[in-house]
Amino acid sequence: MESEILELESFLPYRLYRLADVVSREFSKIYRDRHGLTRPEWRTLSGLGQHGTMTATALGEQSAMHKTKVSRAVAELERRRWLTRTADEHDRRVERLALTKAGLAAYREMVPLAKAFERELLERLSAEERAAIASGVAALEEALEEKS
Amino acid sequence: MESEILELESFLPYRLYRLADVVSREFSKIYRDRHGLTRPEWRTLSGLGQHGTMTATALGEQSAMHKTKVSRAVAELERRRWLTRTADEHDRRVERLALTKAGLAAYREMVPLAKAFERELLERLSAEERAAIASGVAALEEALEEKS
DNA sequence: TTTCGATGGTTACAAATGAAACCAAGTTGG
DNA sequence: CCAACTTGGTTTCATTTGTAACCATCGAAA
Repeated sequence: MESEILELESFLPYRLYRLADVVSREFSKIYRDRHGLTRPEWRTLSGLGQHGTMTATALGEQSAMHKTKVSRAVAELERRRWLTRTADEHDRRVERLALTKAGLAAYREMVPLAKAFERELLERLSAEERAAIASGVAALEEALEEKS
Repeated sequence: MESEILELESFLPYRLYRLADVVSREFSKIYRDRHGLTRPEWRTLSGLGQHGTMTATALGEQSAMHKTKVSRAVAELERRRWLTRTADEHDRRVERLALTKAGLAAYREMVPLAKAFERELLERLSAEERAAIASGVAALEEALEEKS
């Protein structure tokens, strides 16, 4: 028979959320303290740094952001002159986004910090634990994609 | 030599966050659709259902919520008459929170749904994958506790 | 062509959040 | 005893977020 109480500390949705929250909060210091970026702004910068030129829609898909978040992040980065918009020739609804020199410089500065952050986090785990989190997360990602 | 670009899709903080976001969003339908609860309200209900009587501070610790979230969630549940506050005899700053019959009924109704949600999520994984996510998450939790 | 639905993106509004100030009640050290 | 500090909890204010409505453009079908 199943117990009628739920142990929150063991409940996977709660544990995942809390874990992500702590990690994300810690990591956010890197882009918040140095440049005062928000998470959507960081993700936008990161997406464009990684891919060169993207549309707002593509950014939203790549980094799992609602389009209003993308819109506002892009507006802010444009205000900072970290990115530019260029009208697409074939479809005038679309704008092609790309980092400016300044945006790229900020991105290049942050990439090593991000990698160091991840490395230091994983270094606290044993090799087996690292393998476990990697395959566990991958499995869950896959399971969730299928469903929806 | 390390690449100077960062692949967001492989970056652990991002993956964790997205995973938690999807899972949490999916799960939230259970308490949102049925009762119009927010996440802090659900966690408060869950904490009290699990522990019987708690203070607001204890709730915040157990469920990783900022005290303002707790305060607001408690106020709302009180408004619904799902919980009551009782003054602590020994320390008049403290209030002892407990679910009413109605609160407990809602809790009891939701527990099986929560468990079913978790079960169905995990059922999509193989036994090895389930073990992997369990030990990976536990290892990360531990690693993060130590540090701070 | 004109119309109609879908798509790219922005804006307006309401709700949720976090930080900091706050109030009250406790504790501690002189 | 009483000032200074801490703790439990609430409130205020600015920021962030999500939903929905919106505008413009596109593609397809009549």
